[in-house]
Amino acid sequence: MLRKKMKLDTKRKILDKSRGLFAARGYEAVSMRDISNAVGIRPSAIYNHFASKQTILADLMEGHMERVVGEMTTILDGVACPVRCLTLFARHHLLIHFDYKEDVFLAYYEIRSLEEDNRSRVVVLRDHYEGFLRKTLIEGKDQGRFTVGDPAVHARATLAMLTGITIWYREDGRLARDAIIETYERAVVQSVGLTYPMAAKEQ
Amino acid sequence: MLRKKMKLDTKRKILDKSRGLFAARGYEAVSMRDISNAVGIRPSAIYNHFASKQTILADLMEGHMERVVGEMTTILDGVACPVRCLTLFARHHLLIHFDYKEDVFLAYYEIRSLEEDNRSRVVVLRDHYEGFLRKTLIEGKDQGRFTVGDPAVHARATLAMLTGITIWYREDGRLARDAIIETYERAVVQSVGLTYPMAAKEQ
DNA sequence: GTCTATACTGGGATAGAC
DNA sequence: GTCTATCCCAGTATAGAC
Repeated sequence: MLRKKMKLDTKRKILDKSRGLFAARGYEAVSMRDISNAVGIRPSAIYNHFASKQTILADLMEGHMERVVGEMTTILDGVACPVRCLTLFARHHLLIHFDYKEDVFLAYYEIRSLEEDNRSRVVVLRDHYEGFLRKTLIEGKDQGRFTVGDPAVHARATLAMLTGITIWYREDGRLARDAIIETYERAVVQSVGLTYPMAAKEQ
Repeated sequence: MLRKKMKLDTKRKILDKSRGLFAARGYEAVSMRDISNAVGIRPSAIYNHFASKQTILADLMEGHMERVVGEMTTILDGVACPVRCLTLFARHHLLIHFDYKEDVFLAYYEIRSLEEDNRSRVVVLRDHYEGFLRKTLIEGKDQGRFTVGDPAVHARATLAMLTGITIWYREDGRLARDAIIETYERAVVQSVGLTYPMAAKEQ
């Protein structure tokens, strides 16, 4: 009776191992044989759970983007102040990264490995996510609180900066998470012309 | 006699076409057949010029990194002021991007496709390049002119922000180059706690 | 220096037994 | 749901003619 949920467990394992392999070597460099070896099954058994290798990647990326859009929606819900929005976005983007490092990496760097249909769905989600930041920057600029050039470009620049952490971060690195978060949060807040930490009334 | 330099021309064409294909689809997704088709020769003819597909990528990446390290060395030569150094670095990183968009993309995103020996050489060059920025940030912080958290982390964050432009920039886009450069330069300068544009004495 | 032809390996995916 | 066996195609790279 311990094997009742074996199907779900295997599907989960395929996703977990694929995520790690795709993030480490890149989607194209990973074979179905690599995945099946990591899971401990034969290659053909993967097809009981996924129609293709492409489907595995699409599932990973869509699942991640839906999750982060959902989380960010909750976090920014009802927050009107652009300064507060910007700080919350930066902080939670980093926290999400620490929890889902490999997913963040894949969603950002493996877009080009998706076929057209899958890509367009992920791009919509990604634009929604980027939109949180873009709208905040436009608002802050309109209110005269942020000093930025083009808000859409600044949004992309900020997101690239924050997401770049996936390239170098290691659990056993020199710095504690808090020190890393503080450095990035400060960079983001200062980049729009504010001082950090902000005065109490702005928080 | 017009065919005297055919060997060099073909090698150049292989590099040019490979660069475009690698940047567009990713190294692993590009086959020797793709490259040879683009050049207009048979796959086997590539091996008259390169020992392997890996060698083509390594040549592209090393050549690019040596060039940008050289250019940045010249540009920053004799500049003592950290504020000036930071501005020059940001501006010229972007200018280099506009000139060598695909190379910048490859050098940043295809490191993992290099085998160990090639990778270590490119990593040394990349660290040298990142070092310009890192040293500037350390100096500026020590002099009390920059307000940053960890300078090494801030350097990586800045480089990720600037390099991220390769993901979205299109020649026929909405914004002129100058507007893009101004937005990024402002973001970089403000991120260390300065105002932009800086007072004349600091330039 | 490029060609044709091909060796060899490994890719994704499927059929059918259990 | 997983297995064995296999199909078919594409991958890198080499041999040898011209």
